[in-house]
Amino acid sequence: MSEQDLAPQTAEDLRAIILARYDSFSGRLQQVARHVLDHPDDLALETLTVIADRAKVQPSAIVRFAKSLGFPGASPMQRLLRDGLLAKHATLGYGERVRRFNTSVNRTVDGEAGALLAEFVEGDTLALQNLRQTVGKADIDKAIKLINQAETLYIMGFRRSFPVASYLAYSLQQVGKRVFFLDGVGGLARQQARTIQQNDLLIAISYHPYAEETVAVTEAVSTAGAKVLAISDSLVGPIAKVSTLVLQVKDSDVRNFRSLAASLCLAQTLVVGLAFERERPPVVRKRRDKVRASA
Amino acid sequence: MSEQDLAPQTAEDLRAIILARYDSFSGRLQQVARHVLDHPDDLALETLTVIADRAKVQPSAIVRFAKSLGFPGASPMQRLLRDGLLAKHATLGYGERVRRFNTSVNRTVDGEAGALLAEFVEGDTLALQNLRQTVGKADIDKAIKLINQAETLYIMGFRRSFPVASYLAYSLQQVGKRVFFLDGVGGLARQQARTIQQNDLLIAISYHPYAEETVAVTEAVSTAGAKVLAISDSLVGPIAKVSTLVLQVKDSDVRNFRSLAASLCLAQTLVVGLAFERERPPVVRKRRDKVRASA
DNA sequence: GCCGGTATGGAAAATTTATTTCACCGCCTG
DNA sequence: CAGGCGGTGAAATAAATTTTCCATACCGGC
Repeated sequence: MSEQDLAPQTAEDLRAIILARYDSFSGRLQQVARHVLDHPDDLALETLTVIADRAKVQPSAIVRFAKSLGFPGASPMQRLLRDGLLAKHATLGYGERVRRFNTSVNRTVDGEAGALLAEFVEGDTLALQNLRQTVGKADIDKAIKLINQAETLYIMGFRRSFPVASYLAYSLQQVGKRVFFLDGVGGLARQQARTIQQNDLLIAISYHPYAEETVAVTEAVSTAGAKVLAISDSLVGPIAKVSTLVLQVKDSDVRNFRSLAASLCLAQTLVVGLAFERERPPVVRKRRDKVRASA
Repeated sequence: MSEQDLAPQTAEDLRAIILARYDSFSGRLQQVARHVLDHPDDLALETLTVIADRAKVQPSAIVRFAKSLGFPGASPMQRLLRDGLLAKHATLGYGERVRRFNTSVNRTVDGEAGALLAEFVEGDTLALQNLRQTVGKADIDKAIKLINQAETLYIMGFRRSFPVASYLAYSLQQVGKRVFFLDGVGGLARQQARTIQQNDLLIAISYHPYAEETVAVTEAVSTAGAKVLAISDSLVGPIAKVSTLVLQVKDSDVRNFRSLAASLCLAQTLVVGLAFERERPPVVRKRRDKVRASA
C-alpha cells in the first residue's frame, strides 16, 4: 500500500500533482480530487466531516485520497492547504489594497485585459446593488403570482435579451412550469405565439432598442387577451405599455457594452421565488406531488 | 461570570468590543485579549492548545475569555474570527461567506419573495468579486488572443450554459467575428461541428453536470485538431481536459440554483477585450476612445 | 491576620474529529 | 461461474481538542 512518491511540499505542488494524477484515480477519489481543486478553501478550513458532507463523499474517502498522495493522513494535507491559503492571504492583502487604489485613481492602461475584468465586475456589482433598490418586493411578488397562475408560459426575447429569455425558459421548466420558448427559429415567432390562451402568460424581455419582432408579438398577445409580464429597461417603452406588469431593470453600461448581470439576477429571483411558492402547500393542503410537470 | 450581553456578530465588532472592554479584564484575560488583537490569524486557525501555548496561557483562560465576551465557548469566537479573516479578501472569503450567506437564507423560512432578490443580489455580488480574484489577467489575455486569431468561432453551450453561449455568439458577432453558433436545433450539434477547421476555435461552455452533447462535440473537435477554449467550473471536468485553455468560473450557488452572473461578466470581458484588441493596429499607440457598441 | 470574593492553573470529563477496520459490492479473470 | 481484487461505505476505534470543574492562590476589606 505504500506510496513510493513523497507527499507534496507546497499547496501549488499539491494542486499540480492532483491534476497530473487525476486520471489515475478511481471514481470516488476523482470526486474528492475535484472538490479539492474546486474548493480549496473548504479543504483548508473545514473539518473532514463537513468537507465530506459537502463533497458528497465519506470522510474515509478523503483520508484515502490524502494517503494515495503520500500523506500519512488527511490532516497533513489540510495543513498544507491552509498554509498555502495563509501565504496567499498575506500577499493578497497587499495586492487588494493596491488594486483599490488603482481603481480610484483609475489610470488603467488600455488593453490591459485584466483591468477590463475589474471594470466589468465593478459595473455589474453596481448594477446588482441598483437592482435591489429599484425593484420593489411588491412587484416581485406580483410577478411570481402571475407566473404561478399561468397555465402555460410563453417566453420571448431576441438579440441581447435572448440569453435572459433562454435562461428563464430553461429554469422555469426545471421548476415544473409548462414553458413554451419562442426562440424565433425559422422566423416563426409570430406563428408560435398565436396559440397563446387567455390564461397563459407571456414573459417578454426587451431593451432599447426594442427588437421589432418582440414588440409585434407582445402587442398581438396583449390584444388577444393574454397577460404579459415585461422585463425591460423602460416603463414607457413599447413593450411596457401593453404589459400587465413591468419589471424595470437597469443593467450596467460599461464602455457602451450593456451587461446582463442584473437581468439574470432578477430572472433567478423569479425562478426561485416561484419554486418556493409552489413548494409550500398554501392554505389548502395540496398533495405534494412534485413539481415535475414536464421535464 | 457570563456576560449577559450578546456576543459580537462580526470580526470587526469583536475587535472593537475587546478594545473597549480591555481595561475591565483581569490580568490573564488581558493577556489573552492582547494575543487575540495581535495575532488574529492564530486565533482563527490554530487549535486552542496551540494558541494557549503561544500566548503562554492555559486553554481554559481562552475559553473564559470567550465566555466573558458572551460567546458560549471559545469555538464560536474562533469561527467568527475565521470568517472575518476570510472576508477581508474575496478569494478566500468567498466560500465561507457563501456558506454563512446560505445559512441565513435558510432562516428565511417562508421565502419572502422580496427578500429573495436581496439574497440573490448578494450572492451574485460575491460571485463577481470572486471572479475578479480567481481569473488571472494572463488567462484573459490568452483567451482573447485565441479568439482573435481564430478564423471562425464555433460557440456551444447547452442547458444551463445556453444563455452564456448565446450571449457570446451574439456579442462576438457584433464585434465583427465570424461566428457559428452551435445551437443544437434539431439535434444537429455534432454535424454542425464537423465543419470546423484547424485554425478555428471552439468556445465550449459547460458546467457540472456536463451535457453529454457538449462533451462529445468538444472531444471530437479537439481530436480534429482545432483549438478549444473552455469556460467551466472545474479544471478537471471532461471539457477542461481536452481544451487549449480553461477559464474557471465559480458562479454563486444558492439552494442549488446556480447563477450565471459571473459567467456572463467574464463573457462580456472577453467580448470587449477582443474589441480593443482588434481596434488598435498592432503595437502602436494606445488611445482609449471608442469601443464598438453593441446595440 | 482572617475572611469573603474572584481569578487561575491543571487535570478530568465530554465532545468533536480523524483514522482504521471490515464486510460488502461490482468487476475482471481464469 | 467461482474466486480474487480493488474500491467503497458505515461503523468502530483512536486521537485530538474543547469544556467543565475544583482546589488553590491572590487580593481586597475588615
